[in-house]
Amino acid sequence: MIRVTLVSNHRPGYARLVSTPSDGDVPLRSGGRPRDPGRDSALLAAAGEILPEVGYDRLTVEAVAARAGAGRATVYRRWKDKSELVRDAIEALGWEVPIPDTGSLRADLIALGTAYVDTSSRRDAVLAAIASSMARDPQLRETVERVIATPRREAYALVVERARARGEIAEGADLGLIAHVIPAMIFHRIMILGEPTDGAFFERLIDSLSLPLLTGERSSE
Amino acid sequence: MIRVTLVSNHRPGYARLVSTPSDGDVPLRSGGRPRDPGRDSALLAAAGEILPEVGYDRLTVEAVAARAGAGRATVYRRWKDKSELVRDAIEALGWEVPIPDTGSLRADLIALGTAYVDTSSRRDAVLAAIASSMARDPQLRETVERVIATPRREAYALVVERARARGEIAEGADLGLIAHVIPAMIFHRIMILGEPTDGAFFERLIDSLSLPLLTGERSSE
Amino acid sequence: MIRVTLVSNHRPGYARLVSTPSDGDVPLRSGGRPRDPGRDSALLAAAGEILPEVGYDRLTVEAVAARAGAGRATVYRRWKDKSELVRDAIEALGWEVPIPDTGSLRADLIALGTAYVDTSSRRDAVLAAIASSMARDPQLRETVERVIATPRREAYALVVERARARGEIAEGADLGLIAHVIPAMIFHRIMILGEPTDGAFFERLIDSLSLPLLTGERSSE
Amino acid sequence: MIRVTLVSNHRPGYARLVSTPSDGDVPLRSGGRPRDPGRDSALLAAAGEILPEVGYDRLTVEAVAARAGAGRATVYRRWKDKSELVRDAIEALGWEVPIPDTGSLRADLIALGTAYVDTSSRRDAVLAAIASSMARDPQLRETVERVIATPRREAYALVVERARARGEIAEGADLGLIAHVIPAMIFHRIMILGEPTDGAFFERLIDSLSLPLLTGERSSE
DNA sequence: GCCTAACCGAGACGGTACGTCCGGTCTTTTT
DNA sequence: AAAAAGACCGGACGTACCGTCTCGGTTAGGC
Repeated sequence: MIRVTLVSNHRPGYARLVSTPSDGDVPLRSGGRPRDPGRDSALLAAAGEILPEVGYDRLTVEAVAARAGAGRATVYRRWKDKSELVRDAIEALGWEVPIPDTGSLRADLIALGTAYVDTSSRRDAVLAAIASSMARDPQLRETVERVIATPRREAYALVVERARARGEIAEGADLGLIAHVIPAMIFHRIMILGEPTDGAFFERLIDSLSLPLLTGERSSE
Repeated sequence: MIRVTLVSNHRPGYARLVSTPSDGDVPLRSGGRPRDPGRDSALLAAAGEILPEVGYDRLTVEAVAARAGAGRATVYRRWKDKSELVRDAIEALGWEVPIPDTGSLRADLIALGTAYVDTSSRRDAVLAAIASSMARDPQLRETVERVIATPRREAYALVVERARARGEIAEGADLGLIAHVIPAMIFHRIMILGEPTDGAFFERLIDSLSLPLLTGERSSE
Repeated sequence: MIRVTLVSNHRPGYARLVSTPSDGDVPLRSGGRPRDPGRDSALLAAAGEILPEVGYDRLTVEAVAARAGAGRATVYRRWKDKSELVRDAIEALGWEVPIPDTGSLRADLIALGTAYVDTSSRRDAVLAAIASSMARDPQLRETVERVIATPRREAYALVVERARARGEIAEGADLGLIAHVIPAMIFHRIMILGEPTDGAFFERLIDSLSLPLLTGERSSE
Repeated sequence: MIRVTLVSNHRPGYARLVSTPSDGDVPLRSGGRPRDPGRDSALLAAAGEILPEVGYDRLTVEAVAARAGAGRATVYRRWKDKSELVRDAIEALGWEVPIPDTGSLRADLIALGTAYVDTSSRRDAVLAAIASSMARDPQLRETVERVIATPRREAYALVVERARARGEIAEGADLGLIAHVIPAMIFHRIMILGEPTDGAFFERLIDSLSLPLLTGERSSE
């Protein structure tokens, strides 16, 4: 289980665990009514719902606050502006990757790919909604990299390393590049092709791309 | 050379060749001052400059008009709204693909990849700027598909077909899927990794991904 | 008839006749859609209605714009802020004083007093609404002085001068001070006592205060 | 010496002597920590300072509490809202009128007038700050009437009554109206003219207005 | 000498208004 | 007519204050 911590907010007073906000938020100073952690999660959940519905630019702070039953000031008390709210909302969606260990490279890769985008929770739409902001917002890119991409790459690297130990990996394979093929194909399919990322697609990715590249053999052979 | 034609505008009066707007625009009705075709190209050029600078949502119609020395009404006379303007501005950037024919699959692929994104003209930033809008705007997706993706896929298919005729392509390769690997890796590199797409990167793509998948052999072998 | 002119607005482009806004507003620069003078008067009228209804601080720019069927930006295009809008709204209410000349000092004074506050148009409530702001806002004080107080003092001075020419004024009367008695009593009655300023009140003011002070005689004698 | 008592607060628990808050406040119920009377006076003093500085609407409860070293809740525990706080703050400024008895109507009137507004303590600015609220807030008007106006009118009535006993008052003088002339002129001078109320001004009021009206004679005669 | 209830400072809470900016439309004069 | 200019309505932005509530901590009685 990977857990991520943001140490400080843009307004002083709190250390905040964003990905698991209810765990240990504590005021750094004494005095005053403590922030209601329920407001954090309600607002992040509201933003996480609205974002895939209408996209980044049509998401209004007013709408997020209203859906959470909160006032706008409660939002701006926690996040400097809309972009920061959205960053945390993405993070709060939860992108944990279960690391499979079935003893078979193919089964492990399919398990990983299936977990990559859980279409039932509109995470693909979220990704699409913020994609273009990433080019302009280094903090958003950092968030996506840290929360989404890195855990997946690490899980993938571990699965491949186990396969190598079993002798399944061909020598000379460019593992660093191959690690990007699956995410890139998924992202491309969502963003450019606009097609669904279902089980059949994952199997095709594995059998036609990953396994040939990793093992040096056609899967059909 | 591929040339694309839009037959009608949202406001009556003109047939317009969007990708080459100065060529043959003619008023469908007589009377009145004719539209200045120079305004079209100046506005599209301005939008094409501003888009990669600030991204889609911070691109304001006012700024585009100002940079073109035009009034806002001149923009709205030509395009229904901002999204339509941006669509045409992307199209007007020019995404023609020269189809190489060197006799070598590897050389052809490298030539194609190099042409994919011409970083000197910030086309990658343009792509990044509009990425998230594609999820929400089917017309934008259609434009990107038609202007950018399809020509590249067709060029790629031709190059591969020639290689097959030369006997370079392995049987059983999933050509439909492999055709997406290079664009997906480029798009992923720009959007998620935020890294430059230079010559070394293209060579690595070809040698570590495309050639092994197409020919069934490690290029280093 | 006294007419007052404001030469410039806080935003460039227009010379503006505030008290008679439809007369001669002219753009100082050419080009562009001219401001709709009907928006000026509708907004000023709306502010002039709302002000006595709810008072200065509960008057919202949104409410003024809504009653005028305008957008908030249209307000802020004309007035820097709420206080400036209210200043002009007061001015636009119209405070012209007809200068009576009946041949009788008493009749002239009663005519003047009756005109001082036209209760049917809630001008007293307007005065009350802005009273405290006058202490803090020198521009508001200047407006009230110029638009309301000065014309009345001049009318009063003329009436008294005519009476002096007829020999009705006692020597030694402190005319400069006496000129303030009626306005002061009216203002005091509105603000402190909160009682209506009706005809009987004006007659009592004239007969018990002004005439004895000016002529040196009890009116009842 | 006139002393005024408020019997109850908007929140139960205390009877409160507002004008002399430290005298005898007693909890009506038992139990719990008693309110600190020092908080009352500190808050009223803070409000009484800030009011003439910035006016009614720019006076914030936060600023009052901060200047008193208190929290906002401590304010709202005592006063229902800002208007009630300001009402009590005005009352607490102290507006007692010493009733002169010099044997001379003129000397008595001058003594009264001088006491009317003690310019050294910004009481005139306080009056100006709340003037417009009086039209909208009957309780504020009642407070001003009771705390400021009535005591002065009673003192004035007593002084005039003594003069009448000495035979100085002309028959037929409209004493009820004349009683308002001085307060009205002072209020008018502060609010409309924005000029200081100094000794010379009071003497002029007495000699040019009050004495002629009361005695039927020019003071200079 | 605790217990308890209400106080206290601090500050979060849901609202509402501010003044600014932009989108898409409309209306001028000039070309 | 199209052009540049810019006013128009609507609506979101981020800030500030209102009056309420809630926290940890304090401070009297009453038992």
